[in-house]
Amino acid sequence: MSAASRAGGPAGGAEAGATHGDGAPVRVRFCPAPSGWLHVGSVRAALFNYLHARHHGGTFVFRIEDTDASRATEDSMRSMMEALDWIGLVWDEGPTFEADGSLGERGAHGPYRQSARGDLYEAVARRLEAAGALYRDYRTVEELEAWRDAARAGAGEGPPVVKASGFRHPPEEEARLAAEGRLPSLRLITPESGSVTIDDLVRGEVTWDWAQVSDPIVVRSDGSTTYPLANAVDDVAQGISLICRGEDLLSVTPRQLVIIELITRDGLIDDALAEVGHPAREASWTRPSAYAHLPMVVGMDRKKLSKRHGSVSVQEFRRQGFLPEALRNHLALLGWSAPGGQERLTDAELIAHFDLADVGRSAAAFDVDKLTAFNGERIRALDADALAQRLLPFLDGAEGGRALVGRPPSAAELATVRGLAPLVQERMQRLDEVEAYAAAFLVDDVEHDPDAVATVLASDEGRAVLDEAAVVLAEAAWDEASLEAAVRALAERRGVGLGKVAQPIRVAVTGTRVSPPLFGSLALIGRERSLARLARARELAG
RNA sequence: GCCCCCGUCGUCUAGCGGCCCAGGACGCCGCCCUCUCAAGGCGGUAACGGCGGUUCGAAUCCGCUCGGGGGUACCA
Repeated sequence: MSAASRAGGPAGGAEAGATHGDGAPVRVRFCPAPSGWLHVGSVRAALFNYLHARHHGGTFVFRIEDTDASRATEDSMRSMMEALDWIGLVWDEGPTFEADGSLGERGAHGPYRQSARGDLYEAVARRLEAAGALYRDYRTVEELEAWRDAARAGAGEGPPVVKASGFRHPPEEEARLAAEGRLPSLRLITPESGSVTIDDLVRGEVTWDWAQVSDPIVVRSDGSTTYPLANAVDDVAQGISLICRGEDLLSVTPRQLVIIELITRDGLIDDALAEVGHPAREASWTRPSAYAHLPMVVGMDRKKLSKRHGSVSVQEFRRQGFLPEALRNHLALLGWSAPGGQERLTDAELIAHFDLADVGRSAAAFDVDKLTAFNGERIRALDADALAQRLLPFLDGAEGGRALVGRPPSAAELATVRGLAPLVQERMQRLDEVEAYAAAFLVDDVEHDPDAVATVLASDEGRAVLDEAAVVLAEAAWDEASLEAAVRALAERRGVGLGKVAQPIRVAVTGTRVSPPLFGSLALIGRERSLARLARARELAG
């Protein structure tokens, strides 16, 4: 089996080597086209594949579908790898980053980039054409567009369905077009009549009439391969047992069923694999035997997810200080719910409970508010050291924003961040919010918010509190409890509530009206800086 | 146009013929707590798209209808 190719993933939880009912090992894949960034809809599909694999002790394959040279970019591929890596969906097989930043691979059934598998597709296509499963279409893109427009325009003329019976060039015409030097694309012949039904894990039975299914182009006129063929070939060549993908790919299923049937018959795929020297299929593999088409992820306005909905790419969420585990948890709940309705789930629970059969059928709106709430809970659940470590990238400029500490941070900076963590923990929803609180603790001189100075400090009351506080604090032992006792005593002496004295001190010491709890803040900021800021604030108060 | 899919609170969902005048979560509102902001606690608001059937009984089954989405590419 593929044990040798299994990279150690996070806690699997399930028994290893589990199989489908037919005895074939569980192998699933996530195969994005590297164009643009990985967005939450795609990563949700990746998550479901990952959870399915881990639940069954199967293998999670990551494949890059870059057959369209005009759209695929290596930058995009790298960013998708980084995104998947960040969110913690460890893939067992697929492309990898080497230590020097170059691209490598792990897994025994590669290559895992379709751009490196062209010879295989070519070998398969050649065999399919020889077997009479494909036909040549010499029409140009423009001619096809014109044909479609005409077919659509003529109301009642029938739908623009391409079928070999009516679309294949007569022999003389084909010879003439070929003689003109035109390059043909290759179309797959689909059945003219009858129907096909799949039993989808999430949608149940879905049926298509073959008469409604067009013959797809599987090889472009430039010789490159399109999705229906490349995807089906790879799924078979890599032993994919279950195809779990977005609903947008539901309609290509009938054509792929035809391809899968053709290439698994008489060892066609095995011959092609051998011819081009790619790894042979394993004896235990069969062919993709199950489908699961996931409902779309839409925006809160129910429209297709796009930039106008705010953040859609995984890296944006990272940059905003969302925890990967929170994103995983939230994404898992988009279309799926755990038995019993449990919503806060650890990874182990996710893996233990996940079942594609429990996935709903309707589109799910991505609700950032709920993600944010989950994220805040996760932040609060972190211990101080862990939180401090997670905070660092948001303080040293790594995730954008102001660099308040060095990279790496000095021992003193680290200690401050460590002390800051418990102070900010329960008032953060996202890690990036730390920047707003952190400056007062990490810089020498704070900038006093003019508005806060005007409203809180620039009054007889404010000035008086500042004067008295300066005296009281200068005499206090510099620890949280002593500071609190001193300030409370001051409030009592002045006959006012704690807030009346705490707020001026807060503004003076942190420069802002909103800060972590005052006494812990004072303790962390330190005696010298606190007193200096108090003096500076007194000057500003007039 | 044609094909396919979907339809429970604003959002994610539970529900799979009686336990539902519909439960949970996020949001929102109120109260409590409180040195600011939060966090936390408590309470509240809010939905079965519509119309017909089937049935003693329907959110659950059927039909129609309306609405939404996906596809209809030499994109994936």
